[in-house]
Amino acid sequence: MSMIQTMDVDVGEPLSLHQRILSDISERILSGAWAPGHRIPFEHELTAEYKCSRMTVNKALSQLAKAGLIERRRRSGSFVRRPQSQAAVLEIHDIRIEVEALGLPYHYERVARHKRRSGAEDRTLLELDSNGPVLALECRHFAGKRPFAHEQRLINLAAVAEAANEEFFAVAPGPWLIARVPWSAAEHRIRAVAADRHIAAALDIEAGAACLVVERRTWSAEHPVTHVRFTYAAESHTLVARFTPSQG
Amino acid sequence: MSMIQTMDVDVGEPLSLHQRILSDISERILSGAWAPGHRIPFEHELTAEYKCSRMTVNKALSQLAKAGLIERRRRSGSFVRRPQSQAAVLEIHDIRIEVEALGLPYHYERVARHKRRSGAEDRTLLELDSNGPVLALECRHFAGKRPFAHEQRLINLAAVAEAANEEFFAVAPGPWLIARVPWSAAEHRIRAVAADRHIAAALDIEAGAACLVVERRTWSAEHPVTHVRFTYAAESHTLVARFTPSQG
DNA sequence: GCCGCGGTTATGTATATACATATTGAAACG
DNA sequence: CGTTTCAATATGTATATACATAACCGCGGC
Repeated sequence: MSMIQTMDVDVGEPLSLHQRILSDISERILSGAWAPGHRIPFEHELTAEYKCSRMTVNKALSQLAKAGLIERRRRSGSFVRRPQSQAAVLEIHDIRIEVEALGLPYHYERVARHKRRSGAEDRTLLELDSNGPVLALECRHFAGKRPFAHEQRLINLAAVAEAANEEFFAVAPGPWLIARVPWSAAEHRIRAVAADRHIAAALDIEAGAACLVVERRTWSAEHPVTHVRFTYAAESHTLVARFTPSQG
Repeated sequence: MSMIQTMDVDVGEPLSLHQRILSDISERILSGAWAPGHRIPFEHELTAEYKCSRMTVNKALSQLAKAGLIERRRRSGSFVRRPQSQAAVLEIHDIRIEVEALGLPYHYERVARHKRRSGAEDRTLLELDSNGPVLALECRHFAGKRPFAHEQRLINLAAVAEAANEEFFAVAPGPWLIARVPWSAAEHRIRAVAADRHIAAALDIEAGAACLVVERRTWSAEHPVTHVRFTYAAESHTLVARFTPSQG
């Protein structure tokens, strides 16, 4: 089929006009040429500069505003905002995908499963206020033959009754839940810990070795759904987060 | 003239039409009513449903596409995307602010400062290709009397020449850079490590103890600016990230 | 001087229209 | 039968226009 690839000399992609306006302006802001507080040209001035309609300029400026680079004030104009708090997009993938991205065969193992009324600790982790039933799961995720991650999970059966009938032998609770429960909010906590004996055995490492712990609490429509704690051996995992101030 | 206002009783905020379309659709996607792969109505169908122009529908759908909820294909229509990798907004504050948020007095100490031509390791860390000059810094951040974080930093002097004249006795390199260099991209790596002797001494912990390492690389307009590695004792720090799916 | 009123201004939203572009499916052709 | 061509279709981008809305400004009346 078509070997007709862009063999043209022109390397830059053909940006649409509003994209060009947008990137022109964001460049000037990010380079510092237009400092925070600076009033950027009015729409009608940009209209003249780029010889285009106001709608086109407006599209670009609206996107800059949504991205947080500028602030728009009626009657006054648009102004460069001061740099907002640093934030990064932290990507947390499904473990299977992480493992497979490493080129290793993925394998999942359910270690334990208990259904019980929630105790004090469960209620703290899930932020429950009643002692409703929960499902406690312990699993291991393997990369090749080595344990890659240890998973301790609580599922709020009041929110996901269906889970009570699932053994989780074949399917890991993460993908199972994602497929069933639309989540609306999540909270992550990331820290380093020394492996206790239980974790050390599960991950086949020395007790006291450094581990990365990622805890996630998930809500769906105000109801706590699940709390999960993943523990990774120090060598096996690095979280990567990238951030570029959005260009719209 | 026209006092003809909608003097309706309705208390809810007056959403603009394209916002209403957008939130209607994203609600159906997030609730699971429209599963991944589902084809959402064509623009002309929504035009009929909402009795508005195609531009208005287009605005809503474009934003949904940019937010990653749907994928648009010419001639085929728009489709619900399968939930992309979970992403969370990871807040990474200035260490002074972190410490002060704990109610502890903050104190900063510069341990070492070396100006040198970049070696192989420096070039790897900064992603430099020439052996230009760099400034290597080592610092400690205290919460009260205890070391809170250890900082190892490289600054690319080709990008920030001004840094060569700064001793960093009084001001930490982080705030100093933020005040001067507009950064345009950053990359974070988060992992757990066992403290080596050097780190153990700096943080006043046992060698081999678990530590959380946050490394950040920063670019400004394509130029590498700095690489920094923060090391926290396991007990002293937890990163927290929250996520709520955006409604556009 | 102070207050209110209306006019001016810049942005916010929406419309109808036009043409470009990618993609698909079917017709035409060798 | 396979390949090429073409038209239909949905989205992508841009325009000119219109009116709404918020904020500011100055003018005039008290």
